[in-house]
Amino acid sequence: MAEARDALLDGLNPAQREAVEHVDGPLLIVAGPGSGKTRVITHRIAYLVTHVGIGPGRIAAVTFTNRAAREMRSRLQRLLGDRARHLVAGTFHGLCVIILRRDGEAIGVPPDFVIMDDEDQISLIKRSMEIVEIDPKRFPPRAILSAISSAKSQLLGPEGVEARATGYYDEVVQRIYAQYQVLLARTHGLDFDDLLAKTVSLMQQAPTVREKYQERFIHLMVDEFQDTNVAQYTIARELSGKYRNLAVVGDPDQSIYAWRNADIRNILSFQRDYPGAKVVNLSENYRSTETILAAAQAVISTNRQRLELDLFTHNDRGKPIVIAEAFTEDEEAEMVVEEVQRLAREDGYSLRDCVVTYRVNAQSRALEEACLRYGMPYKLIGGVRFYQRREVKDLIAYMRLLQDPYDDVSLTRVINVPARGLGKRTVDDLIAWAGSLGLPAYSALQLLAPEQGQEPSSSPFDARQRRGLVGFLGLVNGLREQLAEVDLTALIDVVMERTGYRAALLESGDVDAEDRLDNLRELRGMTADFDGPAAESLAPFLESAALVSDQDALTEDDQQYLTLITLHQIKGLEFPVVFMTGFEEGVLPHVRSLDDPEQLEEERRIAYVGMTRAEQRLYLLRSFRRRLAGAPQANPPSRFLLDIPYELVDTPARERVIAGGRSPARLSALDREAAAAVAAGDRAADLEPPPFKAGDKITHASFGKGIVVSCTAKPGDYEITVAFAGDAGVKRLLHSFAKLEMAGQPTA
DNA sequence: GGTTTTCACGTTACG
DNA sequence: CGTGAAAACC
Repeated sequence: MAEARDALLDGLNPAQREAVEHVDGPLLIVAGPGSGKTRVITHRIAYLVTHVGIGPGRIAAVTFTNRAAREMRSRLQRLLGDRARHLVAGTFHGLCVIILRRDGEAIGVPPDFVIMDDEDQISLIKRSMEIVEIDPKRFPPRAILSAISSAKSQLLGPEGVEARATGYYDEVVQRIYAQYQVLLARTHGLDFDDLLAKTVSLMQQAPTVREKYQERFIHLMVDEFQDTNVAQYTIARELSGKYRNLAVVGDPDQSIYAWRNADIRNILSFQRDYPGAKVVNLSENYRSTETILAAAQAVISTNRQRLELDLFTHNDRGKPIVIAEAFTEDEEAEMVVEEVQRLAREDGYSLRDCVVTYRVNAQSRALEEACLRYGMPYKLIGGVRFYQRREVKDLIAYMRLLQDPYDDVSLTRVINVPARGLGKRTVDDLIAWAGSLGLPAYSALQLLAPEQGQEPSSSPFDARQRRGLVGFLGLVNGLREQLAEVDLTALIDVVMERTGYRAALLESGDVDAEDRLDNLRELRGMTADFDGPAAESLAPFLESAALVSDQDALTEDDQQYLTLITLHQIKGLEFPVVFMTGFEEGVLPHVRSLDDPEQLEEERRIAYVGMTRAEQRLYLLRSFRRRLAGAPQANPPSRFLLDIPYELVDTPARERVIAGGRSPARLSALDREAAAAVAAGDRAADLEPPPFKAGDKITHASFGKGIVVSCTAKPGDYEITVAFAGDAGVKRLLHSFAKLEMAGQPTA
């Protein structure tokens, strides 16, 4: 026993140890980046099991993503072996689904509820707006949805919105919200906010259910607490209501999801709700070099709304941070790729050690293209997510319809996919007619079927429409009969054939037809884990499809590739080498945040999250010119660059590259001194003779042989235009970045 | 009803 | 610039 105790606690610093050993009562861990908070959580769980004797089944750990949950489970597996299987580790949503399936009926949630994703939500919002007669031109459905989602995540129903209404807009939102909930209930649908809100209602309205779960969980832990919303915090409080062993771990400086209703005030609420809570600060950073940590601290400490946490590290100073300016986003991407190649060649880094991260997905395009040009393997994380692709959604909608034919959202999605003569008019009429009968569309369709005798006089369809609708009903029923006959994989094939989906896709002449079929093949491949007749495996499959949506996230394999990822998705990860691109006003911070101080602080936190991912090397790049939404724009350097002390940076022409010619009043005296020294250095650099002249023959590591067209001085650097012999053509390169070799004497 | 053309729009994304 | 949805056309 003593030996196990040592193994578990010995590698921990005093603060970490304090957190692990505090096993009685509420606990708030405020943890900086790289402070080993995941380790603290897993070790605390292991400690509870092995030293306190808590049954693994009575501990729950809630994380932000499925990926984090998976990682936690595998760490616990290593610490606890087989006992780890009994631990509950997952996301709030996953936990809620389990609870609602089992006990939701106590408050009227049907056990066969369907989870609605945002596309489903939008279509329901649009229909709600039609019903309550609100013009979608004046009130964009997306904005309405986000208002409704915000209300729900604060546990406000339509009445709550009405009570707090401050104007016409709230009034409109309230009306649509109420109608939207009616439509959801009619289709047995729960959106992602409902999963949380209904679980809260269940806990608060069904005492026996509440007691059951409160008894079950002796310990509850919540990771990434700064990104939870009010509903999630309420669930955590309810679940831990009996034993009050709620431990939350978070870093306010890494809160980057306020726009998605994450509520940083939860941390304050926690201290108010649990006045005696133990508070532990984890402020030693084990991840980054001293230089990187100092630079990140300099950036984040400019925020006003902040709890100061004195971070420190015993790591080496490490290399200076590189800040560089490219001319265009294409050159920026090339600088990254060339530097990655150099790091791999000269410094022993592998591609997997490197990551390129950016504020908006659109920035990945230039990077992808550069990787393709240089033949560098890469992996793009995110973008259009797998389950959001049209063809995948279509097929899922068919499968959902087979599982639950009363699912009107899925039915309207596929009733005319591929086109079978049931246009918008017919579908609208069907929905309206079914609605007037108080029936789901599927029930209404059955009334049209010939064997039901004559149709009801109220049916608004002519013979041709009726034939089409009855034909669709027959298709669905025919497919439903297959459920007992075939397994899930075969079911997908049958659906693709019988609905004519595959044929229509192939005939469409769509340039993406092959890609789309590939995606469908991939979906088909994912059914392999589900055995047995489709009738039994369909529901679990759809469940995982709705809940596990990080299929194309980072996977554990040994393949070598460069990772491209957004700053939001990189949260929680770490890499030896980090490239951050687009350090420009308008990109980072993003234009949409420029006029709001609170949003600007979130942008700064986004930058902070990115910088603190780096272990050894950090590159911050910006581009002088960038195409944004089609139009080329010249953006000044990001204000965040100004916060980084010059002495941490190794970059030619710091003043121009970092400050963009501005003389920031807020540079400290120290910075000004450093700036002066740098400026002197730059002047000296400018005096250096040009490295090349027009006509020089050179070779480039990737582009091969070329001839120098021109070599012009840039402050602190030279820009060399080269005409390459190969496919590369004419390129503009920076002397400090592109390693050009003289290949021979200039031609006469 | 289906197809083509025009138009508007554009952040980040957890399930 | 690229995409997806609405409008116009067949």
